[in-house]
Amino acid sequence: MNYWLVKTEPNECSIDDIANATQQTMRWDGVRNYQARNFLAAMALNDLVFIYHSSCTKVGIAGIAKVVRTHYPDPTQFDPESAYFDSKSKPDEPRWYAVDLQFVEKFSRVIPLQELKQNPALTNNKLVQKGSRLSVMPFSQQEWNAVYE
DNA sequence: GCCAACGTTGGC
DNA sequence: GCCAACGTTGGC
Repeated sequence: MNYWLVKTEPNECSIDDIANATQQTMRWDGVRNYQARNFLAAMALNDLVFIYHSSCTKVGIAGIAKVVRTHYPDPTQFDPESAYFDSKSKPDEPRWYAVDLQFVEKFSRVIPLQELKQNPALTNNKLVQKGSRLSVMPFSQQEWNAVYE
């Protein structure tokens, strides 16, 4: 079992959006960064994922989802209508992946970034490091537990 | 292979 | 809206 965190802008895919989706499951697509993509590809079935809300009024971790389908080619990369279209990606050689995430839990409050920064267990985590723009990152069990408590 | 220019992310 | 930090692109 691995643990992860993914960032989302809540107006695009918030924890509530996942909870209200058909079968409470959403395709997690649009990742266009190689490091983040590689982490997506490393996700295994039933891995747990913190849902982090960014670029909004309440920045922080909002809840938990789990991986119900492991990585497959992100269809938006082939769709010229999509904002995530990538003309350099070919169907027989996709560059980008998606996973499917299913709702697990919404926290009673969003755990603010400020609070996460003050948690000594997270000092070495990419999330709290200045200038880090990584949108998919691994969490160790210790880091996960430190947040979940 | 270097690196300047550019575009994007994301907190504030 | 600002701007620092970062990743990508493309000329050379």
